[in-house]
Amino acid sequence: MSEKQKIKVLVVDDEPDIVEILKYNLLKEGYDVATAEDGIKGVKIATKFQPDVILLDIMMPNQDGVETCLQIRQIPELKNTFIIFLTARMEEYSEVAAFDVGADDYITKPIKPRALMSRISALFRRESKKEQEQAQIKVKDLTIDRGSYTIDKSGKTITLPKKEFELLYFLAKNPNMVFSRDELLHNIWGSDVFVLARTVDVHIRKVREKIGEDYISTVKGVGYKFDLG
Amino acid sequence: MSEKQKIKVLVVDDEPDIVEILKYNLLKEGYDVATAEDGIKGVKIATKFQPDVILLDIMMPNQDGVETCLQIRQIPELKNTFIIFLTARMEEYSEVAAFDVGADDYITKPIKPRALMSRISALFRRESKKEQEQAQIKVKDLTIDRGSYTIDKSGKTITLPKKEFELLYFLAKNPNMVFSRDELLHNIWGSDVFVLARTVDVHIRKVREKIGEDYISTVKGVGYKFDLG
DNA sequence: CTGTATCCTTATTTATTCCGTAATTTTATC
DNA sequence: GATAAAATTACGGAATAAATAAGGATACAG
Repeated sequence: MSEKQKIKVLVVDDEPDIVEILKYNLLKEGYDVATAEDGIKGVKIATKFQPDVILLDIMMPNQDGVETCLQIRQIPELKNTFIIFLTARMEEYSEVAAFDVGADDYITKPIKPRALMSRISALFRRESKKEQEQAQIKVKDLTIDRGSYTIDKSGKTITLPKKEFELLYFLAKNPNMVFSRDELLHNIWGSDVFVLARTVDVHIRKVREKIGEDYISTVKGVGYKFDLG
Repeated sequence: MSEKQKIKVLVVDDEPDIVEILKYNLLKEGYDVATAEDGIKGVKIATKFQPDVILLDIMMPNQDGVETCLQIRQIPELKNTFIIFLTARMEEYSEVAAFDVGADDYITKPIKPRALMSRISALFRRESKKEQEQAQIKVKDLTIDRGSYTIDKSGKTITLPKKEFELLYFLAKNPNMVFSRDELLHNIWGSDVFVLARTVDVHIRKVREKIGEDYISTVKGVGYKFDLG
């Protein structure tokens, strides 16, 4: 990384050990690092430091990460700051909630320094990440609404459970593109969940059962895709 | 497709049973596997074997995993090797200490092979599909789309099974170039598959049946090619 | 906090599609 | 017309997916 202006990262976590490791690794990668031990201080420091990335623990004393994230998002100067949540697995805040309050990404503890580093650097490799947040997709005669977790099929409303909805949503978002079961698991279930690939089949089946057979097609030996045309 | 070179995994553990189980599962998943029974040998073998991943038991005679990890991290050629600790729960080394010495991940025993396999493959998973080659070839009136595994022939969509698609795709990618049956087998089926050359004929036949006779021509005594002009 | 319903995952069975081989017929070339 | 190569056809087995069932986890209501 050249002498250009360093990318600034703010770490907000109440566990000194975690902060230390992250700081060490970030410095080694050439980032400019600041730290804070709780949400309140985090907001304060963020305002001055103007970081490009904030690593934000969700569970913290005084003020948790979600609230902190909301506050940070209020600050105009930090509008383009990436916020990455650090969260213990199985924590009450769901992934959806995280994105709801304006997070750009989240990773589950235990934190793997190298994975995190590569994720951070990935943030700056691609510019347009904003395409993600599409609340409503319309394809064929379906309207898939992320807000309400429902599908409208020519006037009729269908409600899907979470996984089924996410699956349909993901496929419909990238129509005509085939995804392997592994890719689907990775994108919908998450990278740290270990589930058999066959589970996807069952969910596909349930989605088809509810919205009809004419949307998702199988590419044998490869995966599934949402059909247009 | 199956042409990629195998990912190399080194297992370092003093318990033969564990080594055996891991080796079995890793081989089944298609990895190239080496093993070592303690840290000292582990470092030695790692230097020669140049693994992409090292599974490293923490508690070992002679030299424990932490020390071994530190040594490995000194070796420049292994800078990009992933190190995963294997640790009994509640062992004295904490998760933080593990990451401190340069581990990328750790899993607690008892080891669940499936979870481990899934984690390893996650390490090498390529980032989101979108940025990959959206590979679309247009020749004559055909549009061959790798993303959806379909052929568009002047408005009409044709779906091909995997092998047939790969065959057409490969030929169309190198138009006007003649390939022998062996070359086609090697490039599409892979080098480690043992299949009669005549099989290619049958697939060619099926592709012609579906897209028409005017695309792939036979060069008698030599092979096949995709015709332009 | 407890009981209940829903959802998720896995396992098992059944069905389908695809692949590879071999046998036969046709075509190309000398 | 002889001969070698390719096209065609048919079929069994392998691989993959669909359908079904069942147990366990989770969320929710009372």
